[in-house]
Order: sequence, then C-alpha cells, then structure tokens
Amino acid sequence: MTKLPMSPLAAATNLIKSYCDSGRLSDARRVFDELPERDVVAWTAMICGYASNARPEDAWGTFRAMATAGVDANAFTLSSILTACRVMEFAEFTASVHAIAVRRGIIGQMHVDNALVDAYSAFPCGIDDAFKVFDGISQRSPVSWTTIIAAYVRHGNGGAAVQMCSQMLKEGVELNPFTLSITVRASAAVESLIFGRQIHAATVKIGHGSNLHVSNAITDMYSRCMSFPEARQYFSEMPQKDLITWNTMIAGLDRAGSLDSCRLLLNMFSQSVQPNFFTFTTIISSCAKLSKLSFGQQIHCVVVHRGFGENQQIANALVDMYAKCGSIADSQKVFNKMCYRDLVSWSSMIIGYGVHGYGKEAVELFNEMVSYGIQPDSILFMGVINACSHAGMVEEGLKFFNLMESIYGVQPDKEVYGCMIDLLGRSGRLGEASELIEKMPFEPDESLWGALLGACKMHGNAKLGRLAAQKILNLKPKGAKTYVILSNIYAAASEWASFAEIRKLMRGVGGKKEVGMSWIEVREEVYSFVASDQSNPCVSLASEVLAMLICHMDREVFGS
DNA sequence: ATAGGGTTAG
Repeated sequence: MTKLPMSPLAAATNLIKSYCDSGRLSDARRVFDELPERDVVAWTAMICGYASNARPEDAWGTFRAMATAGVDANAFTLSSILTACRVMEFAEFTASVHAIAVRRGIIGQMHVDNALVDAYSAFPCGIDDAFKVFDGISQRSPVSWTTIIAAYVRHGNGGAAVQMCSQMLKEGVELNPFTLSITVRASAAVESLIFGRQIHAATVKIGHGSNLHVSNAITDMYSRCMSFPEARQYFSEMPQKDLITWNTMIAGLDRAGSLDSCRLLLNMFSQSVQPNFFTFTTIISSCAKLSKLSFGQQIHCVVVHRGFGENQQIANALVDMYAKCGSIADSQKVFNKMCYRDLVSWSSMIIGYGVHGYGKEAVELFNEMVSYGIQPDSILFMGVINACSHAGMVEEGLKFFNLMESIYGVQPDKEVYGCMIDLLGRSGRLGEASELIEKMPFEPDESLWGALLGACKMHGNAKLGRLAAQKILNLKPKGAKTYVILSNIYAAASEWASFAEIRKLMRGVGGKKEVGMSWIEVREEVYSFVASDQSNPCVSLASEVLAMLICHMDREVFGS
C-alpha cells in the first residue's frame, strides 16, 4: 500500500488539532490565521479547540466567521459547536444550532443528535427538549443512552434515570465502562442498594470491574446508599486509586459523620496523593459537621500554603466551618477577605450569623447582598428567617416570608414553612403556627409537625402537642430523623402516644433514607435531650431510644 | 485532517 502525501492544508489542520489538544490555543490560532485558504475541516478543528478548552465565546465567534466566509458547516462542525453550547448553558444557542441542523439536513446523524441531547440537558429547564431529541433518535448508540441518563441524574430525577437504565438493559445495549458507570450512578441517585449491588456484580462478570471510573462510581454508590462498611471494604480492595477515589471515600466518611474522614485525609497525604479543591471543601465540611475547630484551622493553613487561598468554594466552606465551630469572628475574617462573593458566600455568612443569634447582623447582610443585585434563593430565606427566629425577631421574619414571593419571586418550599412554624412556635404564637400548617400548599410531613411539636413542648401546650404527635405517628415516619422526632414525643409528654405504638414504630425505622441530617447531628440532638432534663420522667425512655440509636449506628453506619 | 458519553462537594 502506498501512502498518499498529505496536503499542506491537511498537515496544518493536524498541527492545529495537536496544539488544541495540549491547550496551546494561541499557537493553534496563529497557524490557522496564516493559512492561505481554509476548508470546513480546518474551521472545525479550530472551533472544536475553543469548545473543548472552555472558551465557548471564541468557538461561537469562529463559527460565525466561518459562515461569513461562506463555508458550510458539516456534522463535525455542529457537534463541535454544540460542545460550546453545553458550556454556555444557553438554550437559545442550542436551539439555533438545532435549527441549522434541521435546515441543512444534518439532523439524524448520531454524533449531532447525541451532542444535541447533551447541550439541551445542560440548560436547567432543558431536560424535556433533551428527551424529545433522544426520543427521535432511531438507532440509539450507547452514547445516546449514557447522555440521557446522565442528564436525568444531573437534573436530580433519579427515578427517570433508573427507568432509562432498565429500558437500556432490556434493549440489550452494550455494557461498556460508560454505560456501566452511569447506571451505577443512577442507582446511587435513588439510593437503591439492591440495584447498585446487581450492577456491581455485572461489572465484575463482564470484566470491567477494574475500570477506575466504574470503581469510583461503585465506591460512591455504596456511600450514597449509606452502606458505609461496604464502601470502605470496596475502597480498601481497589488495586488502583486516583485522586477521585480518595475524594469519594473522604466524602463518604463525611456523609457518615465519621471522624475517619480526617484520618483518611492524613492517610492520603502519607501516600503522597496531592489534594485538590474538592478534597479541601469536603474535609472542611467534615470539620464543620464534627465541630473540629483546631483540625479545621490546620486545614485552613494547608489550604493557604498550597495556594488554594483564593478558591471560591473553599472560602465558602471555611466561612461555614468557622461559624459551625463557634468562631463567627473567623467566618467574618474569611468572608471580608474574599474578592468575589457568590450567593453561597453570602448565605454561609448569613446562616452563620443566624445560628449565633445575631439576627440584626443577618438582616443587615441580607440587605447589603440584595443591594449588590444578587438574587436570593429559598435556602437564603431559610437562613434569614431562622436568624430572626433565633433572635426573637418575629415581625421581621414574617416580613421576609411575605416578601419572598411577591418581591423576590421565590416560592417558599416545605423547609421555609418549617422555619416559619419554628419562628411562630418559639415565640409562643402556636395558633398562628398551626394555622400556617393548615393552609400551606403542601401535605405537611413529619418534620413540619415535629417543628410544631417542639414549640408545644417549649410552651407546654399539651392539646396542640397531642394533635401534632398523633399526626406524626399517623404518617409512620422512617429514617434517622425519626429518632429525633420520636425522642421529642417522649420528651414532650408521655401520655400523648402509647409507648407500645412508638416502640412498634421504632422497630420499623430504616435509618437509611434521612434527608438533610447527618447521623452525628441526630445523635447529638438525642444526647442533648437526655442530658438536658434529668427530672423529666421520660428521660429513661429517651435513653432507651438513644441506646437503640447507637446500636443501630454501630451496626449500619460504622460497621462495627 | 475535523465530531458525541461516565466518577468526587455544596
């Protein structure tokens, strides 16, 4: 076979591509600009270079310049520009490329369709458009499936992701490392240990068990399903580990509320694995949860020493950590030093003020944030309302609640209603609190009734408390939070519910599906009750709850 | 000569 000599244009295009692959975009551009003529392949190489190096604006500029130069886009060009659309997260750009594809008859080509699905799904409301395109693909490849499942996972719709997985499996789609790892991720999203274990077994059987992407996903799956002993076991048996493996396991131990997250970090250092900002944000959040101020301070030093001092997410985590560890002055220091503050930065500081009882400061900071034109979200409203609640500023809190929808266009969710019930309940306005529960647009769940119950306990309102306790028991609550609620019932008044009934319920508590509360928080809350009021005759019963809780945690959470 | 997918935090 004789090899044809490469044309000068083809050689130059090769050079452009290899410069782009190593991130040397200005070198690529120089070669591109010096070309006497440019065909669609050369243009596409340049567009793709920008798109895959996180420069979507330049990709678009080049795409437009190509049209101006009278060169028609082909399927390769459209796939490349769709990568840029995905980064820009603008649905309009994706839709316009979609229109071009339809007009030029390029739609229906595998790469273009898959890239369209991906680009649409990058937009917060784009999942339906993404599915429409996916649905229209006649010959779906493994890439199509991976893309749509990943999209559902990203949008927090684990149920749909798992549904797509089972359809994919039914259709006999090739199980490669990509389809396997996204399936593992989907099972983690719905916290289905059974499905997760099945896929784990399948990866081993097929022979992809040693793929790092897949293995990392499996470690993560066990930890998201709260099966921590399995996660640790699997982690320790992984023959190869990369930074993501370590980060995943540290995050898993953080989720378990175990101090071992910090131990594992030290272990990682001793193996000379270099941490990145993921590692630091995770470990800082661990210190926050566990109130490990001195370890947190040491991590802060390491962060600065390693040149991560300017990192946005790390600084946000530090603000939160210092606040949770009771050192609000240090939170302020970090916050003030930040050169740019995003919504999370402001929220962390405001929430920090709130839990320390600095209601006025929280409100002032909220107003300052708004004056900078930053849009508050429902988490932030929770923070300010909580701050008002802890500082006894009931009217102020009510004002925020009334303004959040009308002025800021933020719909109050269940959590915000919970804060409101707490706000009204704490100040003794129990009638208004129960009225709010009645007229809110959701079915009240156990945590909302629990908030009312807590207030009844505080103000000795047995009549309303009995009602709240009854409502909770009727809901047959599950999960770790239940322990807190049940100990609250014990605490509030033993005659409100029959012990036999409560014990029966306790046995049914799964403890694996808790939302928004770590084991350590649960344990602390129960501890604090037992320690708080020794004269209460219910304490011995609450001790029983505590004993069961600790036993449960040792077995299920810490694997001992 | 140019194109599409998977893993870590909040």
